[in-house]
Formats: sequence, C-alpha cells, structure tokens
Amino acid sequence: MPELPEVETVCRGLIKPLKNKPLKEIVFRRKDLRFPLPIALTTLKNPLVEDISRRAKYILMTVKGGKTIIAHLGMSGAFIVYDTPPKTYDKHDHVIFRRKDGVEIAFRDPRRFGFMLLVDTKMVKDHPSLKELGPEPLPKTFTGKALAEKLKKAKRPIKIALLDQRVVAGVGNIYASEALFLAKISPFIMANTLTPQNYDNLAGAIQKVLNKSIKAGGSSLKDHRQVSGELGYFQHQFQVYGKDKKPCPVCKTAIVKKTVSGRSTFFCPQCQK
DNA sequence: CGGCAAACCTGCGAGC
DNA sequence: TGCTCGCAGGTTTGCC
Repeated sequence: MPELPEVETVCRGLIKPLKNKPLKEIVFRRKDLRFPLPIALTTLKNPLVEDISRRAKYILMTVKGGKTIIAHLGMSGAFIVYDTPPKTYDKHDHVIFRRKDGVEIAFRDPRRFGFMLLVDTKMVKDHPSLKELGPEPLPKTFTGKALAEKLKKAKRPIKIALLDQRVVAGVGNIYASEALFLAKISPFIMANTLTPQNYDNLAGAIQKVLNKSIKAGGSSLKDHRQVSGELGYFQHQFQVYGKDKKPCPVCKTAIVKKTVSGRSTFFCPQCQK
C-alpha cells in the first residue's frame, strides 16, 4: 500500500483517536508480523501514546515512559478505528489499542509485511531501519542540488535510484513513475547522468506529486484507507501509473509498462527522454 | 560495494 | 462456478 503520502495520511488520522488518549491496554492477536511483536507493549500499565510522527514510511509513536513504537505498514497495513468494542475482529486485526472509553484502534495487515518495534526513544534515530535514510522530500531543503549530491555516483537507472530510501525517504513505486513523468525524465537514464536542470525538475516533481497526493488522502489501490475509514482518492489523478496502453495525458502516445529490477514501471516514451 | 533476484504473506482479478 | 496463475504500494537478505 503505502508510500509517503499514505503513511502521512495515516499518521495525521491517528492523532485524534490515539494521541494522549488514556489506554486500558494494548493487545496482540498473534505474536508476530514480519518480526516478533514487542511483548513489553502488552504489559504496560495505563499506556499512553504521547506523540505520533512520520519518518520516511515509518510511523513513530512516542509512548509514555521513554519508549517509541516504530511501525511500518508494509504493503497492506492500515489502522482501523472501532467506536465501540467489536463483537468480532477482522481476521487480520493483529494489534489492538484499547482505550479506556471503549474506542479501539486496530492495526490490520493481511500480508503481514508490516511490523512494530519498541525502542528507547533516544535510540530511534540510530535504529538500523532509520539510520541510513536519505532526506525527507517535503521540506524546502530538498532541492535539485540535494538530490544531485545523492545521485552523482549512482550508475543505475534513475527509477531504481528513487526507490532507494537512502537517496530520498518515502518515494515508492507509484510516485517514482509519476514524478519522472512530471519531470519529463526517462526512468532508464543513469541517475548520475542527469543535468542540473533535470535534478531541479525532478526534486520539484517529487514534491509536487507527494503534496498533491497528501491533499487527496493518498492513493487507495487495494488496502489503503485513511484512519477515518475513507479511501484516499489520488489514484484518480495518476498520469502514468497503471495506465499502460492508455494515451499519455500530454501527447496521446500510448503509455508503456516495463518491468525494471522486478518493479512495474510506467512511462511515456515520447515525453520522457 | 553494486546490482539483482528471491523471500516474506495473503488476496484478488484474469483466464481457462 | 471453481481452479490456477500472476501480480500487488516494501524491505531485507543472500548471492554473484
């Protein structure tokens, strides 16, 4: 499911139901997802999530007492709010945050590529999963120059480089194709051969597409839901992703789908050089 | 170190 | 209708 805009949407949606809401308990309905779930979460007395933020595609929940939950949605993860305790849970509701007032927030993940870890809050930045991450793409400091710095030695196709979280944090398979289309750059160009103008255009395109998607609540292909239960609707604004054989929105040439390093890549062979 | 395929797991749509 | 196959938004590992 989730690239940066979807994770950002989920984070924002979790603030109201979860942040600083007194919890009765946190319950696991199985003992592991991608990794074993941190058993310490289930033994906390009066647990409280004091803050919720995002780094790359990771959700960071600060827990009272000095620990932080690092959560990842994998491919199919979502958070679901139950206004009252449900009679039965979805079979893929794996972790339940049970509020004292009866509201429950479930972490649901059919494919179980997601995970939750519990680490000392001071150690979050140094966690192996977060340590190597590249720059966040939304701040003004993410520029063509910043991108060029990361890519000047990258002898691989730009599409592949954009999926490397050490280059830029949070771009995934959909937004890599969309951003390259907006910037009119071929996905197959070696990343270290772009011009300064290319890098500027690409950095701008990444910011534009991610911001527009966040405004739309992310993209719902299969699994993504906002915490409110609403779908995201940015998928209706895709220019090339999933559009193979359809006309390019700019020049009407047929969009091409090609597998690159195992990932579907969509592009306009006319517009993107 | 770089680059790539495979692995992790379930669900869904397409095709027969 | 029902089966099999291929594919899916991510990350890590292991092999060349």
